[in-house]
Amino acid sequence: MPKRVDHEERRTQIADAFIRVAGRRGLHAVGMRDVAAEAGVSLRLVQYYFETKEKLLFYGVQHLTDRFTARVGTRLAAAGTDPGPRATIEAILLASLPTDEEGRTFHLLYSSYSILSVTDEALAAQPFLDNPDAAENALTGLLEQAQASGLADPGADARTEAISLLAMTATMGTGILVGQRSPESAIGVLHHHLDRIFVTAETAVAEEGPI
Amino acid sequence: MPKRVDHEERRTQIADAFIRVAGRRGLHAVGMRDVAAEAGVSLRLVQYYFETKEKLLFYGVQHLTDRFTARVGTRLAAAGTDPGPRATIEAILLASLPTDEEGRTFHLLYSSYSILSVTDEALAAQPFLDNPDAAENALTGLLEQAQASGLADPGADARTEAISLLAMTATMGTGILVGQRSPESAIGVLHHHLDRIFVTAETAVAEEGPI
DNA sequence: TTCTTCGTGATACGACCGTACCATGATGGT
DNA sequence: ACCATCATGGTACGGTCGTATCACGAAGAA
Repeated sequence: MPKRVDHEERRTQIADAFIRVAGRRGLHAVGMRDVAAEAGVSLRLVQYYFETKEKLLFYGVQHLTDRFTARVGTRLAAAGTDPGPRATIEAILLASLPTDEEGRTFHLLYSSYSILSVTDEALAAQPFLDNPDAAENALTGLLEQAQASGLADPGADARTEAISLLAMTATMGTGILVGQRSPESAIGVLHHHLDRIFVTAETAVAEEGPI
Repeated sequence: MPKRVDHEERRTQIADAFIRVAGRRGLHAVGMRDVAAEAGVSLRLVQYYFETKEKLLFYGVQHLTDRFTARVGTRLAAAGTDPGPRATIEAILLASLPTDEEGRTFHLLYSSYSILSVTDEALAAQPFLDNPDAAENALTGLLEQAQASGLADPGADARTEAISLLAMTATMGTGILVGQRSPESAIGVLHHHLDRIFVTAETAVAEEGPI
């Protein structure tokens, strides 16, 4: 047998190139030849590892979520060992905000895929919509945990607040992308709501008092 | 001179066809020939009234916001003469939610244009981003007015809450589009926050008490 | 009536894109 | 040493898309 190359590694390399060019010129504008040039390989190679453009598109969204998951993991690790629920939630939300080049690419492409899936049923059937639900469940769990620890307002609806935080983060992220909103403004709004949900110790005691 | 046709009316007719096909197949998939077929005219006609596809695209987003403004106006009129600030805000937010076919098209296309403007600087230079700021200012004013009337929590930050409500509406609208969230769930979240901001009369009096 | 100009149609052109086809090293098992 | 097979490159084909070109009917102005 001949050279035996690690196919999965090559696919990753090409998918990375795909994400780079898509992040630069937009998902709609990316072509097979662009990906090949960006990856430094021939057009034939891209065809060889992804027979069709549709398969490259599908592999791309999977690779994108993998890399985003890794990004969140890194941020969480940087938050120190066993950070509180609030620090954990903040890390997740801030990692989703396009405040750096990587975050910008993530947000742009994830939004593009979402919008595209509305009119492309083959893409909609692809299981990449698991992520929003996963994030929603994770935040809900963290909020409930905070409530049990007396860190968060016990009267709050954990799931509703989780949905709200994620929804605000997403739209404000787009606002940052189009230059309508500054990252500081977005972070300020998020902090405002976190301050509202995560009561300070004294406030918690006071609220648990007379009622 | 020959037949003298109302150009603006023809442009509106073609732009409507453009919006219909774009809402059905996605903004990225719409071609000049599709628009012509949908409008029941020849390809040449579309070229005649919009020399280039880019101009059709730009005219389309303007026409879209015009129609959306009219939609909001209709909803407000249906809310009765001089509704309270809360009813007004609710009408604006619910009009933005894709709960019917028209709303679905509006949300899909407006999101598509926004994402497209990130990587298309010619589109980004087009003044269609005025709308988000206008809505934000309108909601901020309504909230301040409600605070002055004692209808809303005087301790709330009107602009922050306006930004939050609009941001949540937008993301949850996309959630509805992709089938991830139900309209009822989205409306429920919005009501939750409106209930939080718009305190009842008794609560308002209580809060203005001891402090 | 005639003529100029607007409105409309049919069709052609050039570019690009995804895909298919053909060719050829390279390599490791037998 | 040989050859089956994997990896890779070059190139061609069919289709579509935006745009340009040519042509003609219609109608008001002279």
